[in-house]
Amino acid sequence: MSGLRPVRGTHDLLPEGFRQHKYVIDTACEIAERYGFDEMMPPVFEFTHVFSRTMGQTSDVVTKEMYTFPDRSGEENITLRPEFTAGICRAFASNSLYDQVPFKVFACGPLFRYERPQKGRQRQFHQIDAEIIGVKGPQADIEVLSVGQHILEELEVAKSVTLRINSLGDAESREFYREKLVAYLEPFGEDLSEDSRQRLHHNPLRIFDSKSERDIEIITDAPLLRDHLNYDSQKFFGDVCDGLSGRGIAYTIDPGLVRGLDYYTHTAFEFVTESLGAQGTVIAGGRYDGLIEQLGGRPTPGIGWAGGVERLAMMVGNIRQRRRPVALVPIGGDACEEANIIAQKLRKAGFMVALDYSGGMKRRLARANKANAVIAILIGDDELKRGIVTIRDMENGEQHEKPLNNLANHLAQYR
RNA sequence: GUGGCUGUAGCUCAGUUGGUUAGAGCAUCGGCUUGUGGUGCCGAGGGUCGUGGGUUCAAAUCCCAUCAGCCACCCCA
Repeated sequence: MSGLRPVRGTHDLLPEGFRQHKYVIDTACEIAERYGFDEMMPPVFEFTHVFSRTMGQTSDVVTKEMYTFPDRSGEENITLRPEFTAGICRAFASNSLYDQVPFKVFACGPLFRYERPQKGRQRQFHQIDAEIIGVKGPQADIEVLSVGQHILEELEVAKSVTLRINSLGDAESREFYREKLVAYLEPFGEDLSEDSRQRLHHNPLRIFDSKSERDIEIITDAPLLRDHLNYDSQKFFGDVCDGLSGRGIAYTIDPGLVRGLDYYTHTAFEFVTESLGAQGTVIAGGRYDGLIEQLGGRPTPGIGWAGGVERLAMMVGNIRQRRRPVALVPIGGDACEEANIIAQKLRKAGFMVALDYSGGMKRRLARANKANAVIAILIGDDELKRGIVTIRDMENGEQHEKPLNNLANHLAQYR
């Protein structure tokens, strides 16, 4: 039984399902390219510290969701990437690309997280990803958000997606606020949920994510981060918001939006939909000005996002069938060899050709129909003798003859 | 890790208060049509009823356990 069962949380992307998947990726890549993002491909696994140092020692991803193992040397600790950002930043620093900024890249591929599967969540899943490294100012934030919005529009899902945005401020603002927040929360002591009490000291901002009713009550009156941003942080956030408005990108400021990963600063955002059940975040990201330094590189600002390909693919629905082939239908043994030669010629001339390995005429026509062929090219003894083929229109069944010689030219309209 | 729901043919599902040989649609294959598909008609193959135990004269049906899938919590794309 288990011999044929795929690993929990993995899925076979069969041709039919892969079509949507590919459509999402191709569309995203093409739009990103228009904004000057070049595609790159970081490794699927990295040394564990690349992720553990950057994402936060206490984050759920690092503490319980990573696929980590020693490699065959028995010494190095390897982790299958749970996200793109850290790996891309590592690649940036490893290759000393500091003089290549702004470094604008697009990436896509599989990610791995050990979680209980549910709708829109798998253990192997796929993301599209866009990053701008090396730009300190809010223009990068605005551009990164613009590409995201543009991709959603191009995929025709933008109308059911809303952009929520917040500022986490710079390090100074965050530290100042953190003290205020802890001071506010501490008196509640046992009233807080167990999770929240744990978070109180290592990551109090995350208490805003709590679903516990009592926590929500308590947090309602808590001091807000936005009221504690220093001038620079306020100005920065204001500039981002103005830039979005100026480009006609709708957004909602969500003071409770706190991303789960430690490396975020300033801008944090999520494109969210109601149409996918509980896992509605379709693209999310933010600014990570300290990340590259944390990795051991030179201080370099960055901002980017990742989008869930499976989630987006569910939203785009069934679309576009592949182009229609012409089908070759040999009748009788002699015609088979001839059909293969014709097929080869047509394929070299750019045609998509369907040619079965076996079966009589009836069977082959049925398969041609199933393959959604535009025409069937019938080749029997009669045709061979006369040096022609019979073209059957698969829509209306009408038939006419064409010379075998120079067939590709006669069929140009079906290419 | 926790909770809820669901496991019957390749797929989607019926299956009555436990009762003979477990059914249908779709899909597949064959025939009506030995040179003509997509619509029609006829037929065929295909099932350890998730798995293991228990109750009973008798279990797809009731009980227990277990596995898997889905959905949700947590968290995230």
